[in-house]
This record gives sequence, structure tokens and C-alpha cells, in this order.
Amino acid sequence: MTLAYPLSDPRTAPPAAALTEAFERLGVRMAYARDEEIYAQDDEAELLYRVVRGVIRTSRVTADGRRQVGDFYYVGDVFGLEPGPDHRFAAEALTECEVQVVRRASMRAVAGDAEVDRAILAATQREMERLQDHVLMLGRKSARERVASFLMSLAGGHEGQVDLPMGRQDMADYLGLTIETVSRMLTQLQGEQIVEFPSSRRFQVRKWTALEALAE
Amino acid sequence: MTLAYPLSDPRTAPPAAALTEAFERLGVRMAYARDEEIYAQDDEAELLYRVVRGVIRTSRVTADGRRQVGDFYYVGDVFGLEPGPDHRFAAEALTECEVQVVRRASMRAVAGDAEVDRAILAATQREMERLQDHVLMLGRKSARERVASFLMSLAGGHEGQVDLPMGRQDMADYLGLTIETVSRMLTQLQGEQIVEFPSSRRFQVRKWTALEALAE
DNA sequence: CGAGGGATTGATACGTCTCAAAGCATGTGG
DNA sequence: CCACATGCTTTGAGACGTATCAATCCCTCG
Repeated sequence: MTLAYPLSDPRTAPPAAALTEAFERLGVRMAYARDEEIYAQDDEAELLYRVVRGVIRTSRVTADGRRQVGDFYYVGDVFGLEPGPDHRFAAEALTECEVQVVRRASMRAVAGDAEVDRAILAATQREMERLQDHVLMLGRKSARERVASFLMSLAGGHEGQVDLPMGRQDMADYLGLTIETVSRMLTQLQGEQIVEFPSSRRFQVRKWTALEALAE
Repeated sequence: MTLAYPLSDPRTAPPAAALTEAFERLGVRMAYARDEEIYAQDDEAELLYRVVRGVIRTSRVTADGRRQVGDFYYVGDVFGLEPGPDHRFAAEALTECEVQVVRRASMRAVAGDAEVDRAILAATQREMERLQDHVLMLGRKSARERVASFLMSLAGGHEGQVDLPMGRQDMADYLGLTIETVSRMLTQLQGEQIVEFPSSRRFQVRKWTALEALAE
């Protein structure tokens, strides 16, 4: 059997129904408590994961203690896909959560289905897109712009109040800033009525155009 | 026919002979002059490229003129693989160069060969690895460390003199710094005898351990 | 030999980090 | 129900690193 669309675009390709099905069929369901480690950095990357409930954070800590958050994964997202044989980033449960886990080897067993394979390529490409955005942000944006971009991506056009699942330290480590700088930028944006924080873990966008302009 | 290794590790998998062959068989050979554009940002990503001679640079310019260099590609590297339907980064010839080009559609025609498909996944994963390293660098390293990392990756253990194919501006835009800061860091590293520049486009590592320590 | 473009150096401004303290929630035991 | 401890967030003052602007240098090429 040949692969019909080995280079298909993940956004025009049919949704990754095959992956979802593989997870449902082969996946073991696991629950993790807040801050529990799902896999460690430099662990062998033998499993594939899919978020069912809660939020996941990937991060890497350097020898001298600096920490970089790779990304945050929400319900439906696949994570654990790494370029090499082992994980360069660790994964932890940001909130209490539930994930489906599949052995890569098991995945192989059903991979005769070209659709599964395409879905994995698609997931890898989505991962790449996140990484590209991250590079653009870290390379060229100011603290103010980074924080604005982050809020923008969380709100994603949603008009009402949005939940902020992560603390300031996680935001800082994702954005390549310190916790104090993040806090100051949030205060600043709030002072300009661009965004409003009823509590530190909940916000609402007030001036979309202003936020968008900052996020670029 | 099933895919034997849909999730195989690109580093343990057999070299991408299938891709190479596909490029040789189907690829059109193109030559570009220094600074010539190969594709523009937001162009449709319909072609796949492989460097035969010279060096390629990918970059993205934001609305207000800030520029981020995505990466540099050397002989044998595949570029043009993007997550979406169009290029988020433009590609330009850094030096005079030659590349092989293949239509994605043509690639599809020979994709019945599972090996070709695996090779594309492998290339995508290599791309992802570069991006992860880039994020780590931009997020948490100082100017000094960034420049050291860059020289380290260029030298790659090579004892003799190494050619620097790009100018200071390109280095700066890759490292998320200004040209002046890059220049100062180079002068500094040279002052400490860690590295030596016989000319501005040629260098030699003098103290590997010191450079490695900085590069992390 | 002179012109032009890239690279370096210098002086200063600005943004972000650092260190320290205070504020504000949340939960616990009295 | 209050008092207090704890952890996270905010605020402040000052130090530090990188950017900015401007001038000079140097190499290459005509």
C-alpha cells in the first residue's frame, strides 16, 4: 500500500482521526497529580502522549539551573514527539490531569494504516510551527510584546474571561524573562486597560486591537 | 506495503539514501547568486530543496523591519520543509550556490517507497531539533554564550581554521543580538585567547574547553 | 590610489535582571 | 472565627547587559 499524501498539509489534511483512534484503541489512560513528572529530560522517548484532561508543560533545565519551558499542551494535543531517541525536554503535569499513552512500538504495529503515519507527520509539523513561533518571539520581541503575545494566544479571540492555568514563573520561563518582569508587564498592560485581571489566574482582554498590535 | 519504521529515529535509521536518490532522479538543478532569493516568505511551499554547493540562509522579516534568521543550511542539508502550506521564512543564497529542487507533487509520485517517506519524517525531525536548540539559546543564554555556541557549532570539533560564510549582521539576526554586540563578543573571546580571527571571515578555536563551557 | 561596504570601537541610553521587602491569597490549627 | 504560616505575586531601588547612535577603521575591489 502506498502513502497517498506523504507531504500533505496538516491543515488541509483530514483531521488526525487515525491518531485519535490509535490512542483510543491502544492507549493506556494515566492520571497525574499537579507537578508530577510524566517523563524526565534525557529519558528514552519510547511513548507518545495525548492530553485528555488538564494541562501539560514541557521544560528543560540546564546544568547551572536555568530553566526553559518548551510549551504548554492542552486537551487534544499530542506531546512526547521528539526529534531524537530521547527527550530533550521533560514533561510535567501543570494541573491535575489525565493522558493517554501509547508505546511507539505499538503504534508501529498499526502503522500499516497510512493515515496513522500521516497523522504523526502532521503532529510533528504542528510541533515545528510552535517552535518557529517561539524562536520568533524569543529572538526579536521585547518583554512587553512577549507577554502580550502570550495572553493573545491564550485568549485566542475568546471574548469572556480566560483562565490562566500556569503561574508567573512558568510564564517567565516560557517567555525567556524573569518572574518580576512578567509581573510588571502584566501590571502595565492592565494599567493601560488593554487587559484586566480580576484575579492573578484569570483575565479578560479589553482592547483587542491594542493587544494584537503588541503581539504583532 | 506497510511502513516498517514510521517512528524510527533519524540518527539510527539508515541514511536518507532514498531522499538523496529522489533528488538525483527528479530534482532540477538550480544555481543562485549571492543574496539571491530562492523563495519568499509567505510563498506557497510547493518545492523541496537540497543544498549541493554553497550555503543557504532562511529568514523572516516582521512588519516593522525586525529580522530573524531561522537557520543556515550547508551541503547535503534539505530545506524548504515547512509546517504549513506556505513558507513562514524566506530562503536566500548566502553564498553563490547550487541546489536541487523537487516538486512536492513529484515526490508524492515516488512516495510508494516507504523509505522516501521515512526520510522526509527524519528531515522534519532534524529541523525540529535545530529549532529546539535555537529556542534554548534565545531563551536563556547571554550574548557571550550565544556567540560562543555559534562558533562552537560551526567549528564542530574541527581543529584547523574554519570558514565563516556569513557576515556579522546574519550572525546577529540568528542570535537575536545586534551587530555591534556580536562584534564586541568576538573581540572579547579573541582577547581571552579562546578563539582567534586571522580575518573577519575565518577563525580557529584555541581553547576548546573554555569555549565548550560557554556554549554549555 | 581612492571609494565603498563591512567591522570595530566608543559613549550613552534604555530595558531587563537582581536583590529585597511588602502585599495578598489560601489553608491550617487553635 | 480568628491568627498565623506559607507560597505566590507585586512593587521598589539599583546594578548590569545589551541596544543605539556615531565615528573610525580596515579590507576589498575598481
